[in-house]
Amino acid sequence: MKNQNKGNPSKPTKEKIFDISLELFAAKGFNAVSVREIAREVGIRESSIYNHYKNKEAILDTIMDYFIYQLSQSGLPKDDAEALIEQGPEVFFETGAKMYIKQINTPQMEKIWRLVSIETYHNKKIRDFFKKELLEEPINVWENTFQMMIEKKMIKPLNPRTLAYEYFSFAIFLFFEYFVLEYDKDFKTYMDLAQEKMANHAEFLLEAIKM
Amino acid sequence: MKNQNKGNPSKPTKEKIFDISLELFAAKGFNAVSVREIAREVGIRESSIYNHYKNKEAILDTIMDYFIYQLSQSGLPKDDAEALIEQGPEVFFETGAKMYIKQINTPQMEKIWRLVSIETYHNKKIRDFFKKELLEEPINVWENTFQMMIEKKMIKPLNPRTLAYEYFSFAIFLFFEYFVLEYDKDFKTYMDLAQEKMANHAEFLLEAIKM
DNA sequence: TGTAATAACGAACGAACGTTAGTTTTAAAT
DNA sequence: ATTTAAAACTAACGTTCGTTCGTTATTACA
Repeated sequence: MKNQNKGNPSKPTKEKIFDISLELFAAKGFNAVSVREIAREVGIRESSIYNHYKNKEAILDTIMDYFIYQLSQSGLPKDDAEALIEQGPEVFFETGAKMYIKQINTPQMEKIWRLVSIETYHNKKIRDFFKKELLEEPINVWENTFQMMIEKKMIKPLNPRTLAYEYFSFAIFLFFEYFVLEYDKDFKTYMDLAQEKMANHAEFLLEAIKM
Repeated sequence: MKNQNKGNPSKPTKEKIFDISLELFAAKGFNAVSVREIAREVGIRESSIYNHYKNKEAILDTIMDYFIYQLSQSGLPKDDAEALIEQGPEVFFETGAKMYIKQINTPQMEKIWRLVSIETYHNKKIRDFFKKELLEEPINVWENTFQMMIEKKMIKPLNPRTLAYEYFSFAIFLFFEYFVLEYDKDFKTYMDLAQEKMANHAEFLLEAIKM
């Protein structure tokens, strides 16, 4: 059978498993969710899960692959970045902060961010991903950005890596604050607040380093 | 019996259970450690655990109570803080950073910090503790500190709460970086590095806000 | 030395877990 | 209408889990 839902069109079962697993993993953590619970929520027997995924771990892997792909699709192309810097650091920071928030800003991505924040501790694959893609890579990008700003004599000639950490560590802090400590709060409201906080932080930093 | 170790003096069993549970919880997380595993490491049968603790959860509770007590014992008395500020912001920041590091700096506390960082996601009691004692309370203290510095005209009259976040969010970031992402690295070495980073951050901040 | 409390033990319980096997139903393709 | 493959089902396997029970051994104290 391709779709056992009589009449009403509906998502394929594999997608339902994906969505519900994500929902449950994000809420309770991978280990705290049983295959039986996923199956119950989907509306099938637990053994049917294995017609779509090799095992429970494969569901998590598929979610992470999707997340990594989504992240790789976002982000500012390099050419645009260079052009944007020319317009001055203020414009660049505002755009940068908005883009950072935008990556997080869909309901589905919210759940994956939360899942990442939970499973980073338990899952080496996710932890390595976090370190590389969510910390080291952005830091490098911002280091280059500050380097360019220094070369263009927009800001004082300080250590660009220090500046990258001064700027970006605040974003990690906001991530930690929401996804770890305040996840019960309204997502949209907090994101608006976080964007404002990030903008204020950038303004503060810029005031300290501009020429 | 009080101590079944023939001849050689040794820790009471209850303490052994405490220490080994902490070790295992910090390494693998609460749920990933079984009562059987604890018992095996202690060198007794799993049923004997229940002669010392009501259940598995009670072991975690005891560890957290100990941790909270230890934290409450540390920290700078208020009188000393006031006196320290008088000596100028540079001295205060250096001392503040050193004390922040000092709280983390024993091998036993290292494990508890790691445990907190793992279980914050799963355990509401720990999460509430983190929010209150490790974020909100320090932020309030630093807000008051900056307020005092402003009143003494040591720094520019900026929003003291903003300054508290600018300063302390970096500490949270360092916590996150080590205990979540880099826990395999050498503790002592990282703490020295973190102290240096925190000092640099304070210096950077101070440069931006001093009068 | 006898007694009582403490803490060890072996064995088992009931529940939950991930997963597999074999079978039947469904729906599309011929 | 028949065939075929996908996807549902029922049933169960083997483990592991936290915990409890009843019993035995040890130790401190009278």
